[in-house]
Amino acid sequence: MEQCHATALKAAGMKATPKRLAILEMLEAEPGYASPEELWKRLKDRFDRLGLPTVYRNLEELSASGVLSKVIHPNRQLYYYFCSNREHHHHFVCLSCRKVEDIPACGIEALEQEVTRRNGGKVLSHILQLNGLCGGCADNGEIR
Amino acid sequence: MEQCHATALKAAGMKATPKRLAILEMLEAEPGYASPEELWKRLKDRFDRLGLPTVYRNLEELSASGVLSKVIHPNRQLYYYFCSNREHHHHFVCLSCRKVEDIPACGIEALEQEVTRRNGGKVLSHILQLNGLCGGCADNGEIR
DNA sequence: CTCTAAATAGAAATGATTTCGTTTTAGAAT
DNA sequence: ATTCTAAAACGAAATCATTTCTATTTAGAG
Ligand SMILES: [Mn+2]
Ligand SMILES: [Mn+2]
Ligand SMILES: [Zn+2]
Ligand SMILES: [Zn+2]
Repeated sequence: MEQCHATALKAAGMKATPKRLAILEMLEAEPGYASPEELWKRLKDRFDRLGLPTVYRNLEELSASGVLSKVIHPNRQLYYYFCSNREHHHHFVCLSCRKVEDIPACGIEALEQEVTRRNGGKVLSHILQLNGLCGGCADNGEIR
Repeated sequence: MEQCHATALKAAGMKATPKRLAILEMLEAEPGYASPEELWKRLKDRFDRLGLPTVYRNLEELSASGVLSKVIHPNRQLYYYFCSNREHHHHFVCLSCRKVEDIPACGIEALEQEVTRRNGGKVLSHILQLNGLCGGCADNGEIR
């Protein structure tokens, strides 16, 4: 598993530093998304020195290289999660417990073609995310 | 037209203040999305006193009540645009010239049902946005 | 016209995120 | 194993978009 992370980092052209591996490991164990500061607080114990900027920087780099994904959160702060599904897909995120669930086919390719056909131009990226309450949280009733 | 805005505000339970109307008017004339500060700089001329917090507050309130829409921008700053299409739909936004184009049917309702069927839970909202270069900008070649 | 809740001003605070100059380190090369 | 260097990390400080706060003004109902 950790070997797997080292490989993924190498494939992304990034050095496999202990801190990077720890960030990936922690986020992989996480059932949902997490903020840079939360991860930092929990990782500090495992290193005599670990700066918050380092966590920010790594999360952003890992997200840029596709190893991690970012949540679009209503509060506009940064959150990241680990998803091992390497196919193109999207997510349903629970705003209460932060669980992230895969959404299978997104059907956006057809939408892209339609937009391009009608208006011209070029679609560079798309955002598709469902926000809500997961099964467990919906049963409980309310937002955390 | 301005009467129309006053009506929309009343329908949203908001007072039709001159500044609100001016914000709506300016954003409606805008071909794309704009930032609070940009709007503020341009509106300042028309009022002897106009605070930037007022612009921020109004844009957020107008967006919350559905009169305006918000852009999810890669730089994570706030941008708003005016869209008179009152049907449920989404947008293609040009990251170069900021033009906003409607995307017709989004087909997300089916996706919501599928997610709910598989995992339970409740979808509260969804985000769907295409980012790219509009026809004009794609022809020119590059990002502004 | 009065009255009051809502809206605004404007200065100040906020705080998540980024920057920067220095120090350390991963990993390729020898 | 040792050397070397670009990449990574440190961490204090800066940034700056956004929000908060209190006093003042105003829209619009009655
Ligand atoms: Mn996934
Ligand atoms: Mn629209
Ligand atoms: Zn949940
Ligand atoms: Zn454009």
